[in-house]
Amino acid sequence: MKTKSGGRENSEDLRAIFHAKRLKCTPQRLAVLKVLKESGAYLSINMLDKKVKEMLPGTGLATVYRALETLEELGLVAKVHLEDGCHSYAVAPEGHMHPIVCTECNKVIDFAECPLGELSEKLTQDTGIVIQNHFLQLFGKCRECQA
Amino acid sequence: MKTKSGGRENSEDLRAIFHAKRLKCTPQRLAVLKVLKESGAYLSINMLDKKVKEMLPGTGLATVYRALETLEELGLVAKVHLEDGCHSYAVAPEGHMHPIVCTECNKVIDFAECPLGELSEKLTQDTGIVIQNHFLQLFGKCRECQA
DNA sequence: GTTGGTGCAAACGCTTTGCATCCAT
DNA sequence: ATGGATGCAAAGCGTTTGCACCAAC
Repeated sequence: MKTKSGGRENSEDLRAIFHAKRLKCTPQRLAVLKVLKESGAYLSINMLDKKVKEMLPGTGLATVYRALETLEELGLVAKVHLEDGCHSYAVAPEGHMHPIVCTECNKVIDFAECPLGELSEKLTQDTGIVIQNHFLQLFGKCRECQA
Repeated sequence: MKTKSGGRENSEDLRAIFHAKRLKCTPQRLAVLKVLKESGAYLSINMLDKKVKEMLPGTGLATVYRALETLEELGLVAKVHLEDGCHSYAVAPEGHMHPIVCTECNKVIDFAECPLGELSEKLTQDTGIVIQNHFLQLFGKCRECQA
């Protein structure tokens, strides 16, 4: 049984993660992360900005951008390209996995296990190309939205 | 043996493809497509604009944008999100496949066959989520760039 | 001749940056 | 106390749009 994403780090751990890279553990950064954890969905920057301002009024949009950049560096959140070209963010999954985004409610339903290790090896053998990286997202409709 | 991408439509076919949707077959649109075919790589809009202007001086940047939009609608080119967030385009593959982009030379080395049909079915059975769509790109190093 | 396409420039929206101030350490 | 982080506003940049003219049909 896997742990459900969303509660992986407690606040002590978080402080340590920041401090390990000489980064400060600020309310703004924590607020951005909290909004993402509580939502469980991919959120656009604007939506994030809106929710962060509710939680911590006075937070500037630029700070949200900077916080996301920092959190991504730390591996705490993952950036995604939605189909309309809009950038969004969600809390990062634990291992190497890929999100399934519901096209109706925009929630991250689950993280599919990565089917690509196998494919990568096969490709390297067949073609000599060394696969370094990949980008995979699944879009679908969750059970609730199928009703 | 599959045909190599790059010579799939001759000019007659192309005219027909445009006309089928009441679109005009203009030199600008053809130039954009030709640049992509001759390059065989993912090209950023700026690079495309530069090369199209070489081939057809006087072409405006807005026209390049509009041509790409049209060509994508027709399924002739594919849009891609590169890792830096920059949009690029390449000629579209024939079936449902996924590009491998060389991280050194930015060329499209090959199109991997899609490994996801199987996964999608499994996911639908296991979780009830209906997978509608996915987005996959592979990044690697081609043989030449490994030297 | 009609209709859609083009070129240009202005407008637009998302993102980044400069700088003074603030606050986590 | 000190250096990184913030807030604000301005700048930057990729992309889209309005409009008069042009070219494919």
